[in-house]
This record gives sequence, structure tokens and C-alpha cells, in this order.
Amino acid sequence: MAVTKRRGYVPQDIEPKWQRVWAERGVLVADDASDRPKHYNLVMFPYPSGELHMGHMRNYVIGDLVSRFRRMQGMEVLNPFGWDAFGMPAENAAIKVGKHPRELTLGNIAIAKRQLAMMGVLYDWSREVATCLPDYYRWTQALFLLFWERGLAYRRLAPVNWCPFDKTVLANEQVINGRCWRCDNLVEKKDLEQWFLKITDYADRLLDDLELLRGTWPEKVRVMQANWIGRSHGAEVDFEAETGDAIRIYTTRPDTLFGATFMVLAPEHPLVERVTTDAQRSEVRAYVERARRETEIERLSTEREKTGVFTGAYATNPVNGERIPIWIADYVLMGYGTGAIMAVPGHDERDFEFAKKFALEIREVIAPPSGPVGELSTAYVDKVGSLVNSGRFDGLPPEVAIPKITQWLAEQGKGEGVTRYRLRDWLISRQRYWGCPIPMVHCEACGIVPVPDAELPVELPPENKPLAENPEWYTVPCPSCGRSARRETDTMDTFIDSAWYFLRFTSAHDREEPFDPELANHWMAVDQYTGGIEHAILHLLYSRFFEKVLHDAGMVEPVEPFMRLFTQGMVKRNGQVMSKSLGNGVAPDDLVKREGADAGRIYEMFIGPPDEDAEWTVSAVAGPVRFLHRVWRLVLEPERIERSPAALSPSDEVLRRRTHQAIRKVTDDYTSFAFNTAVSALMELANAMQEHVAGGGELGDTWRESVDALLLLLHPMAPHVTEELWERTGHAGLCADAAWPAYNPAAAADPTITLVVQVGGKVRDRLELPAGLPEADAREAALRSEKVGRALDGKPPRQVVYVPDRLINLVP
RNA sequence: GUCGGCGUGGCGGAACGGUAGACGCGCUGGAUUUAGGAUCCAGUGGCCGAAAGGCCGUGGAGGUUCGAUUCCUCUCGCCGACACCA
Repeated sequence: MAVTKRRGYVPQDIEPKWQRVWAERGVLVADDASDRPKHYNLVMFPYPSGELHMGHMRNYVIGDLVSRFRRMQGMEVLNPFGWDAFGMPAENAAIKVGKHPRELTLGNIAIAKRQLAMMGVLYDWSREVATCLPDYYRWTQALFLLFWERGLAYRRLAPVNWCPFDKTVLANEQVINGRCWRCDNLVEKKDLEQWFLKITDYADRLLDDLELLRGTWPEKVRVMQANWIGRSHGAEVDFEAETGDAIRIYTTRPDTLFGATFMVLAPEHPLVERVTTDAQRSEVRAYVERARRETEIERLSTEREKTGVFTGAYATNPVNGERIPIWIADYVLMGYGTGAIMAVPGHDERDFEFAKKFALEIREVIAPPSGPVGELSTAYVDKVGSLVNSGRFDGLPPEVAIPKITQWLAEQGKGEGVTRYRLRDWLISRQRYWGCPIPMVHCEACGIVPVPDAELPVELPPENKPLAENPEWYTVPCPSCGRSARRETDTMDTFIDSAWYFLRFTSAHDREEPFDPELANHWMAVDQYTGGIEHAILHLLYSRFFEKVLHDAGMVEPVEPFMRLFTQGMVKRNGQVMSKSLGNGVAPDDLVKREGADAGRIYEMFIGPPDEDAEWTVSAVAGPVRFLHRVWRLVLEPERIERSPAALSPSDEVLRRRTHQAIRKVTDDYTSFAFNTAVSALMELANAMQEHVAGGGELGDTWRESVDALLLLLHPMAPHVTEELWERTGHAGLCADAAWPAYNPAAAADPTITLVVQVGGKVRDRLELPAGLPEADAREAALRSEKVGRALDGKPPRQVVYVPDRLINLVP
């Protein structure tokens, strides 16, 4: 083996060199026309906020590892990257430092790009996109118009979540416990004309198609999405108020209709004013006023005691004609169902609590299997038992009564079965500057007019101020009649930008359409998508929605965009998530300077299971550093070069076995994202090689095979050092281009095994025996053991359990 | 409250129902070195013991099994998501 002159491992000397070579040779530039099997490997693109730290890097290192691994396995890998570059933080930061958001954003992109490169992370940069650039957002606008044409974009007056700090509207999903997801300020309610995307039209498919992702998406994420969509089946029922108004309620428990002893309307319910009696009016108004002023967070607290007020009015229960009082209470939400409920205190905890507080009747209509309780001390909410006090439905189990009563209501014209969702339409209007303008014009004569495709993009003006404050920009001729009109000044939620970027990557520079359907169909769906759990709901749900709409529009075949999803855990330091604001991030620059990119990458994979959070321990990086020094020495330093004898020496045999066992283990671990144990397996291989050398083993063909395997297996994790050693050991091409080593099961098989001998389930001895021993022989060998004899006390075992090549258990 | 996830040495963590603690950090002892955050060898869960060996041990209590870190039931603790959705 030709070995270049020995020299210590100095990562800083070799890393930039190989980064340059990979870039020059276009390693990882995807070929649309390749006939190798395609593998679309994608990591969630980031918002370019400035310096990256090793917390961010975990995602990119995993992605890079997968790309390199799949490529060596012979796949044509598409591994693009881009920037989710619109958003309010850039706008706010820009104002603070007196720069333009574009300038700031592009500067941040340059920083991040350099940091990715110094970690040896490769992408097909020829496909780079930034959502804030016109050649991208032109197509975001085109897609918005497509949604509009398909009736999936609409505008309406809506009570919206308003963040007073960011001065914008937020989607429901962006309100966390009543606070803004970005700035954490309390969110207010406001009525505004807003743009929505009709994601509710796709609620069923978004829910049902989660089945297609069973086993390939984390169960946790599937459950979160299902809960978010929140489909429930129930019935809408009309209760007639004494004013003659029908009050429609929604219930999932029509079987409890006979137990409805009062009704509750949300304070915002439109019929509140109409039904309220004069005597109660001032009290009701005061309550409604108070509810309005209360913040979401106060109102939604379950801890809080129920409040409410009687309207003075009554309604008729359609199933039994009973007269029941109508109350107002803020525990009923206008935003769900019909904003009105029938209250069944006997079988609903909230209604029970309310009834107790206001001394309203509690009636038992579902008896548990043990029989009616009579006086209920708590709401009985289970659906087991049978109906009582429910007229001709008495005796039916709830599951049977539900469809029966629903059907009866429909026949009587008093209600119908309905399906409801927790999912709301997606509010996409934002009222600031740094976002994708909604390509619409408001004309007094023509109404809302879409900007013709030929006039796209609607470009942002240069001034960094809300579009609504920029008359020079928003005053335009109507595309339809030519008269002076006003551009839409809302921009789109940035989650739209990221809801289709994976499609744009398949033909990133297409000038005719958002993406080329043929190329999209070639590359889609994404084979492996990797990112943070924080996007479990929003980004993934919206992307799935877009994929389905574009599928329906005939633009792309797959109905799901991401075949496999992996969500990596966060990297913490001192118990807290690495973040800029906490100042506890580990900078890749420092790491590269000290330990080198490769050791950093290995440490990041070795730190723990990749789907779990991990604690960054500075001293522990030493392990990977030492490991790479050892690899370097092992590969370059042994100087005796001997010819392999015809037959393998015992040491060679062991080495060969360990090598093939490592090939199997590392291949499996990379495939199943068990990167931490893959590192262990590689360390074990290096230790085996070390033993071989120390024991005076031959450095012939077997040795060479081990060296090659070590470098190839290690390459996806530590690309620079392996590339350098690959070259120094006389290989012609790049390690990155080399084929993944083949696993030979015969070579990995152990000729002897350690048989664990148990007596009564306790380990008493371990015997070195040839593999594949028949039970009788194993038993004989076990019984010969002195320790076993002692444990058995001379008596023969009553039972013997034999697991070939592993264990024999003698039960006395 | 509901739904998830997780509890294993001083630390990060391994372990198809079959040798608990792989691999690494740290630590202890030794060897070696003109350089490197060096390197090499041995040891390192607890208790008893000079040793051989033995006993205990995966948050806790039960259960299934020849055998349980792994499966089941209950329970405690931590973390996360959702949270008055009728």
C-alpha cells in the first residue's frame, strides 16, 4: 500500500482543501437525467437569522450524512437548500440597525452559507432559493392565484388574533396560550377583512392520508396533526326560543338530548340581544362586555371557575318539549360548532360544574351498567350503559342511541348529523412589509380583481414600511377597467412561502411556471425529510395541504409531499436549548478552529439518539478527536507492508470478521438513523484494527480491506479526514464518489460463540463453543461445567431451554 | 385534566424477551515521549472477600415467562404537546 510520508492529523490543514474539491467537482449536484434511483433528501430550510450554532447544525449534519450515504449506495441524490427569508424579525431587526431587510437577510444568508461549508455540509447550490427574492415569490403569488381560481382563497371580515407588538394578525396556530408565537405578547381580538385559504375543504383528506404515513412519520407527529384537525361526528339540533328564533346547537352526544336542562350561548352569539328579556338586559350586556375585554388566556383557563348570566329567556327541547332556560357563558366558544350548546349537566363535566354553581337541574339520562345512580355527584361521561328518562329511546346503549336519535331529528326536521373540525380556515393576511404581497387589486367598480399572471411579480417597494402606509405603491390602475384602484396591502403568512419550496427545488430556475410538473414527478415525493419537532403541526400541515391542492390541479402526482419524516431533538447546553438570545450556542467557527469539522460532526452524531434532546458537553468532544487521531495513525503509520499469505492468519480472520460485522452494523444504523451507535461500531472497528497491529498481524489484503471499509463507512460522518486518507492510501477517485462497501455474511460469521449457561435463569458460566452446536452437545458441555454442577447440586435439570449459539438454561 | 415520551454507573448513553452497562467522557494505577487537547497498557455499577467466588442492581410495587431494562397492570418523578372543541 503506497503511503505518503507520515504527518500528524491537523484537520485545519485538510478541511478547506476538500471543501474546495467537492465544490469544484460538483459532488452532490443532482442530475435530472440520471438513471440511478432517485433519492430526494431534504432538510427543513432555515430562516436566516444570522450566525448558526451547533444546535442548528445537528439537522444539517444529519442531512449531509444521509446524502453522502445514499449517494455512495448508488442513488442519485437531490439535496437542495434555501432560505425561508421573509418574516417580521428581519423587518424589526432592519429597523433597529437602520438597514433594509433585504440587505440584512442576504447578509445573514452569506454568513450561514459559509458556516455550512466549513462544516463540510454539501448541497446542490445550483438550486438554491430564497423566498424573499422576486424570482421565487413571483411563483408564490402565482400559486395564490391558482388557489383563488380554485375557490380556495377568499376574503371575509373576521375576528382575528392581533398582536399589538408586531402590529399584525396571527393565525390560530401562531397563538400559543393566548400569546404571540414570536414575541410572546398577549394577543387581542379584532374584527378585520382578512384573506383565508380554505384548508378546511381538505380536512378529511389531511386527516385520512395520515394513514399513508403510518410507520414512516413519527407517531407523535401524526397524533399531533390528527388532534389539530380534530374531526368529530355529532348532530346539529334546533332549539326554538320563545321569540321564535331557532337556536342551533352542535353536540357529539345526541344520545343525551333528554338530559338537556338548559342552554348556553357564547357571549358573542348573534342571538344574544334578541332573546334576552328586558329585565335581564343590563346584566347580560355587562357580562358580554366583560367577556369581550378579557384576553384569550384568561378566558381559556380551565382552572377558572365558571361564570355566566341568565338571559331571562327559555327555549324548547325538541325531543321532549320541555321549557329550558337560556344562559350566556364564556365557556362556550363562538369559534367552535355553532357557538351555542345544549347543556347536559348529568353527562358533561363543564355543564355539571355550571349547573352546580347556578343551581340548575341535573338529570340522569345515561345509566351506567350497574343501574341508575339517581343523585349524580359527578358527570357520568362514559358511553357505556343505557338510556333512561329518554322516552322511547330508554334502554338503548348510547352507541346505538346516537344514530337513532340523529335519524329521528332529521326525520322531524329538527336537526341533522354533521361532522365538525377543530381545524379553522387558514388566515394568511399579514399587515407588514417584509412578506410576499398578495397579488390582488381592489377596484371600486370591479371589486376584487386578481393581478394578471403576466404582471407578476407584484414586487415589494423599496421602502421598509407597512404596505398600507405606502400610497405610491398601492395606487395602481385596475387590471380590469383601468381606473385608479388600490392594491391589496396585506402580505402572506410566511408559512405559505415554505409550503411549496420542496417543489420549486425540482426545477428551481423555471421561468415559465412555479415548477416543472415532469421534474416534480421525477423527484417527488421527498424520500427523507428531516427537521425540528417544532414544525410538527404548522409547516407540515400546510405543506401537505399545498401538495394536495397542486395534485388536484394536475401539477404533481404524489398526494403526500414527505414520505419519511425524521424529527431530530434539540441540542442543549447547561440544560437549556442553544439559542442566540441565551448566548449559550457553540459556534461552528470555534469548533472548526479547535477540533475540526469532522470531530464536531462525529460528536454531534455520537452525543445521543438523534430524535432525543442532547446536552452538549465540551469535554466529551475529546472522544471523537482522539478517535480521528487514532484512525489517522492506523491508516498511515504501520510501515511493515507484507504480502498476504495464501491462507488467512488467525489475526487476519478476526480482523476480517470484525470488518464485515462493522459494515453490517454501520449500514443498518445509518439506514435507521441510529447514528450514535454507528459511531460506536466504527470505534470498535478501529479498536480491532489497533489490536491487530499491536499483535503483529499482517498488513496485507485483509488489512487493506479493513482500512478501506473504515474510511468508506466513516466518510458520511467525517468526510474530510476520510477523503484525505483515501487519497493518501493511493486511491484514484474521491472517497465521496466511491461505492459503499459490500457486506459479506460469510465473512462476518463467528466460528465460535460464547454460550451463556444459566441455572434457573441465573448466569453460572460462559463457554466458548463452536457455532451451530446441536442441543445435546451444548447440554453435555454445560453439564460438564464445575460451576453448573455446583449450582445444580448434583441433581439433573427438570427442564432445559436452549437458544442456539446464545444461551442454555438448565432449570432444576 | 387528556394524550404522548422518558426514568439504566460519577456523566452521555448501549442492549432481536436471552451475558445489563457496548462505545465514549471522567477517574485510578502503570509505561512511554524532543512537539501536539498526545500515545499505549490495565482497571473502573454497588456490597462482602486477600483471592476464588458470592450477593444485590435498569424510579417503585405487582404480574406473565425457564428467563424481563425489554411485555402487561398499578404507582411515583421529569419532559413535551393539547387544553372549557360541547
